[in-house]
Order: sequence, then C-alpha cells, then structure tokens
Amino acid sequence: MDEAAALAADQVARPSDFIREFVEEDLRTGKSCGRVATRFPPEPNGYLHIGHAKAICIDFGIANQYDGTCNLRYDDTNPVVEDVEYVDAIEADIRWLGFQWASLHYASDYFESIYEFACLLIRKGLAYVDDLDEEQIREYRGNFYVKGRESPFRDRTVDENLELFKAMREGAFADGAKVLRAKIDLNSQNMNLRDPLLYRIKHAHHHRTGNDWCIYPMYDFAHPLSDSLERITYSICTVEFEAHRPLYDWFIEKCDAFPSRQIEFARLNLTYTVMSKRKLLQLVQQNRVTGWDDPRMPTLAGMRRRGYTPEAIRAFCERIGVAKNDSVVDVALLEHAVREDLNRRSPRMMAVLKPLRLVIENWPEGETWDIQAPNFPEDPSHGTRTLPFSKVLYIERDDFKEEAVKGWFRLSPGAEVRLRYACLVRCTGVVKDPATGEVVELRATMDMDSKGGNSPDGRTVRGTLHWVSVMHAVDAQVRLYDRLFNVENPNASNPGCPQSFLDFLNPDSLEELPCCKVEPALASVAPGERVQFERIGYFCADSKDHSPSRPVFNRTVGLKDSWARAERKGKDSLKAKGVGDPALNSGPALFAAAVVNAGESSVPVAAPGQSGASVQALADFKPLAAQITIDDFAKIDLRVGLVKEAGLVEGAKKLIRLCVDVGEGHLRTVFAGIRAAYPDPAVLVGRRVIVVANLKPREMKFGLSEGMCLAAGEPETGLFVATFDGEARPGDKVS
RNA sequence: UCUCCGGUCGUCCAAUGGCAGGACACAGGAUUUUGGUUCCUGUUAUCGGGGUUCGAAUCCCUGCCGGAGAACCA
Repeated sequence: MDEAAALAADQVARPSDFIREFVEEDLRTGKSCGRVATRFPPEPNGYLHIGHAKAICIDFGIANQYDGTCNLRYDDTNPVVEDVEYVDAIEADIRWLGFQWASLHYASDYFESIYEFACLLIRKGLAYVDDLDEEQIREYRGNFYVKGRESPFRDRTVDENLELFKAMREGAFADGAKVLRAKIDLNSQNMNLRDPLLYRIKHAHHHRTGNDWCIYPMYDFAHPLSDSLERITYSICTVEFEAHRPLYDWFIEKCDAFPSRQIEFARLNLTYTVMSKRKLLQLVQQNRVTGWDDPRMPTLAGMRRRGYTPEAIRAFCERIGVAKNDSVVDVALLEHAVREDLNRRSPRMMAVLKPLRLVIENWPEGETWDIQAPNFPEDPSHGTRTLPFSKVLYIERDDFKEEAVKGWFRLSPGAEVRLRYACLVRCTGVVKDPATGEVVELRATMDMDSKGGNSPDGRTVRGTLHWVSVMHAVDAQVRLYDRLFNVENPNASNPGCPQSFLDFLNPDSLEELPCCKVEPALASVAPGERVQFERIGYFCADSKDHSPSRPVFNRTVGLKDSWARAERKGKDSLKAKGVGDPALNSGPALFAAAVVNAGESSVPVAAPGQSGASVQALADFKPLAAQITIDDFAKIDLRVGLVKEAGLVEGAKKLIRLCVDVGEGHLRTVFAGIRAAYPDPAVLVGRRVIVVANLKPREMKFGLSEGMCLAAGEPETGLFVATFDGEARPGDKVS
C-alpha cells in the first residue's frame, strides 16, 4: 500500500508532456527567474475551433499549473484579412472554455516599438530596403536546390536604408514598391533565413490603428518581439512554425530583446472532421452549414450550441496529450469525453422521437396517474418531477417489431415490457391502416399489480420502454446531428482523382424531427439546458430557437447502443458470410448453429464439417430467418471434460446423465440423448469428452443441464459421444 | 533531388539504458426499472537491418515510411 502510494505520487510528480518538462527544467535551474508566462495568439480572422481549444488548454493550462500568467494577444499584423467581428467571439469562447487571460494585448499596440527594432537592425547593418518586386524576390531567393542571389539593393548604406524606411512609413511609396528585409543568409537550406521580409507597404485600414500606418510588420518579425515585449517565457505554437524558430531566435538576439523561447507541438486532427480555417469558412460561405455556430461545426461556438460542455472539451484535451507526432485523434474519444461529463450532470427526461400510439385497454378512460419520477434515478437526492400517465400513450416506433428476432426484448405481439417508472404491459393487438398496412396503434393490457414497474411475482421483464402520455404530451422539434463527413479523413486527396473535401459531406448529418412528443417538464427547460432523453441520448435546448411554446432540442451525442451495434454486426457478418442467402448456405455450419440457437436441445449434435446422420437431416431442415449468425456459432466455447460419473436417467427413454469435470473446481451435470449407444453409461467414466461450456444452464424435467457433449455417428450405428484419451486436462480449450 | 521534424497496441499518449503502461475503441462477463451507467476480465504495439551494452523502445550507423519547408499569410 505504501509502495502503491509512493508510486502514485511519483506518477503525479512527473511532468505530463515534453513542454512541461522544459518548464520544470527551467524552474529547477532558475532560468527566467522561476517565472512562467505564456500567451495565446489568435489571428482575428475566424472562429476558434477544437484545435484552438487544444492550444488554449496548453497555454493557459501550463500558466495555471505553474502559477504563471497567460496573455491573450491578437496577432493583427495583416489588416486586409482581419476583422473586429471575430474579436468578441474569440474572447467569449475562451471564457466559456473556462480560462481568463492575465492581460489582453494586440500586436498592433506594439507597432511603434517594432518599428524601432527595425531601425535598430538597419543601424546594425542587418536590414535593408529592397526595391525588387514580389516576383523578383521570389526568383532571387532560389529554391531548395538552387542557392539564392543577392538583391542589387542589398548593400545600401545604413543612412540610405534609414531614410528610405522612414519614407516608407510616411507613405511615400505605393503598395509593393519597397520592402524591408533582414540580411541573413541567402544560402541557407532554411528558406526562412534567405533574407526574410520584415515590413511591407499596405495602404489599408486597420481595425485598431486605423490609417496611422501604411507599413505593417510580418508575422516572423512581429511575433518574437511581441512575445519579448510581454516577457513571455514560453511561446508555444504548432509544428508548422518549427522552421521559423531559427528566425525567431535571430530577431531576439539581434534586437537584444527578452529571450522568449518558442516550443512547438503537433496540431490536433480529428477523424471525420476538417479543421482548417479556410475549409470551415468555405462551409459557412457556401451554406453547407447554417453558420459558424452550426452544431455540426468543430468550432467552439458550434460545439457549445450542440451541447458540449467546457469540462468535456478540457478533459478531452487532457487525454489526447501533447507531443510532436503528426496524429489523427479518433472522434470517438471526444464523444466519450462528452458522454462521461453529461452522464453525471444531465437530469433524465422522457421524449418520444418517432411516436406510436399505445392504448392501455384496462386503464379507465380519462383517468390520470401522476407519477413522481426521479430526475437522477441513481441519486434520488436530486428530486423528482411529475410524470402523468393515462390510457393512451406514445412509445417509440422503433421499440416495436411485429416479428421479434433473436435477442429482441422490446415490444412485439404477445410480449411483455416495462413502461419506465410506470408498470408492466403486454401487447395484445396491432392496429393497421387497412390501405397501407402501416402499424398505427398498439393495444395492450397492464398488470394492475405492477405499478411502479416491479413484477408482483418476481418474473423477469427485460425490456423497459420510455413513453409519454398523449393527452399531456408537448410537441417538440428535435434535431439529430451526426458527423459532417462520412469518411475518416475528408482532407485526403488522391493525385489520380482530385476530390474536394466537400465531396465527402455526409448528406445525413442533420435529421430534423418536427413532431416529437416530450414529457411536460421538458417545456420549461431554459435555452442551452442539457438533459438526457432516457434510452436515446444527450440533448440540449437550442440556444437560439428553443422556447417554452416551441421547444427545440439538439442531440449532442447518442447513448451507446449495444443493441444497434449487435444488429449492425449481425447484418455485416451475414453479408460477409453469405448467410441469409439460401444459395450460398453451407449445410453443416448452419445446421449446427440452428441447434445452438434453439438453445434447449440436450441432444448432442454433429461437429461442423462431419458427415453423417445429422447432416442428412438437412434435407428437411428449414433455415431460420436471419436470427443467428456464423459469429454466434464462433462464440461456442468448447472445453475438454473428464467424465467422473455416468448413469441412466430414470423415466427417460433416451437420456443418460454425465457428471463432467471441466476444470472449474466443481462438476457439471450434462444430459445426453444417446442411451441407445450407451446402454451402460459407466463405460464413459474416465473418458475425455468435448463439452460446449458456455450455454445457459437449461432446466429440464430431470434436472439442470449445464452444457452439451459433442457427438457424431453414422445412420446405422446411431450417435456416439466424441471421446478421446491423452494428455488434455479438464477445462482445456478445444479449437 | 535538398533541409528540418517525427515513427510504440486499431487510435492517442507514457516508459528519459533495467518487468513496454494508461485512455479510447473492440471482445467477453457481472450488476441494472435506460440494450445507458458502474464493475471485472481479455485481445492487440516498439518501422526494417546492422552496431554499442550484462541489458536498447531509448544511444550510434543505415535504409524505409509520414509530416513540414521556396506567401509582400499567420
């Protein structure tokens, strides 16, 4: 226990990623005076998305963890693409995520200082005004294989440069006529070092500085100096900026500025999602979505409207970790994070999305029963609300099947289910539209002694359905959101067939259900409030369109649905194996599976692939509907069993009883209908047999049978249990 | 073709020369008045080849694969 505690402490003490490792190393060695200062530097030209959330959690998270500060700084050095519209949205998103900046800045606030730094570089002979135009600069710069050439203006004197740069600032030149460049290394393999641009001329209106400036610094120049001016210790950014780091360091060194340090991590990619601002903007502009806050967008505004919580997003960011590998995170992890959070905070309510009438025949007309239903069934301390029950209810259309299939324990003719919090009902009739054959109503009788939902006699009722009283139901619109793209990587572009990410848009990403029926309590939830619709998923009242008179709910994420998964899997495996298509069925396997499906036969069956009497029986064997699959058959657990006792069964003509050791520490009783072959079952004692070990124990007339023995034989000789001798121990797996 | 960065379960992240571990996903089971939740169990990985070392995911060499890089964008 002490050891475990020490181990746990040890794990907590270790930094959780390589950035925190740098931070702790610096803290240990006293670098930067034990101070931690970070910044989050968005460009105000788009909405924040889940990828930014990762960066925000790192920037603010590290500052918080080490008692440091994190500033919000808008990187607004390019007036032509930036807009105030985004500034407010960005601040709202960061606050919503749960973070507060130490101070708010704009790179544009530093324009004067940055200008002074540029003059300093000129005076040091490290920057020059170049008259080459855009294309010429590109040409002179060379490429990965060709060295760069010096501009003819590279050797202007300091005075000339100073004068020209001043003239640039004063508006003496047209856009593009001149630029200020750093004098570094035209032969560097790092293209960023081939005399990068420091300033360009743009006679443009800036959202903050107005028309004060007509020259604007480039990101590479402005960013390190802005960091430095704010005395940022860790300038954390994504890996695309890695090649810019030598430049970042060069500017700081040559300007004698505070030594901020740039550290890069891998940006977030998510399956079924696009993350680039350009693509998100395209979705908005082409009306593929309703806006930046469309609940299908990976923007924070969209996720908020969808019902995501900041806690869930932060937990997600913590779990994906921080590294430099180029990676794609499974969106299932995000969904897990939001389910985990919503599960513990959402009250449970009932809503019927696709209503089907259910009439309780033995319930008095017009009478209402007010049920007090718990808001959090697992924690009654959170109170109840009134849930009215009456003669006619709505249940979910998907909860009824006219023909029950294997494993179906919802409603079907004759079947009994529980109505959540109410009672047990048995389906007694189906009313169909005579014209279309569509089921329009179900009839049922209720067990009057089952009020509350418990069976009076202890009988098990596996299915529990949600429902809403017709006369009390409230109409609501429900919007079912699904992933926006139907391929894992919508960014993929094959050279052969150039496809746009737009080609991968999921046409079913939004299903609108206009006529849902919800319980009365749901009419009074506030916009933005989150609830669980029992058995369906997590929903939130739409922040824009919801009102008590016209409730609108957005699905945040569905509940895990193991029935849907099993159904899907069954279909897939049927398709894959050709089961269900009689022409493709292979006899023995289906036969054996059919017997297993029956689940009640104590008659030994032939092992698949073996020929003999059992296989011949196939001729008159009618394949079952698609209820069982090859996969079901593959689940059979075959074990070696050692026969300890064997005897006849009194009163049965065909049965013998075996007591078999399957290595479980106790003996299993197995009945086998092969008395004809073993008039004296005692010969089986001490023999090893093959037992199907994972069948549900079956209550028979003569006792409980806890398995089956494999048997085979010829028509003339009858069936014999498959026995063998040798080394195998009881309980060994047979494959 | 050049330079830089990266390569560990299906996915994401750990292991800092000493038992390859966690989460998600998947599979099985228990509990359950949500086919939910919770709990238990299980399957699965160090890109290849050399070398150094008592010992290599980790260090060295080499090959392969992925990402980034030639905006007056950030």
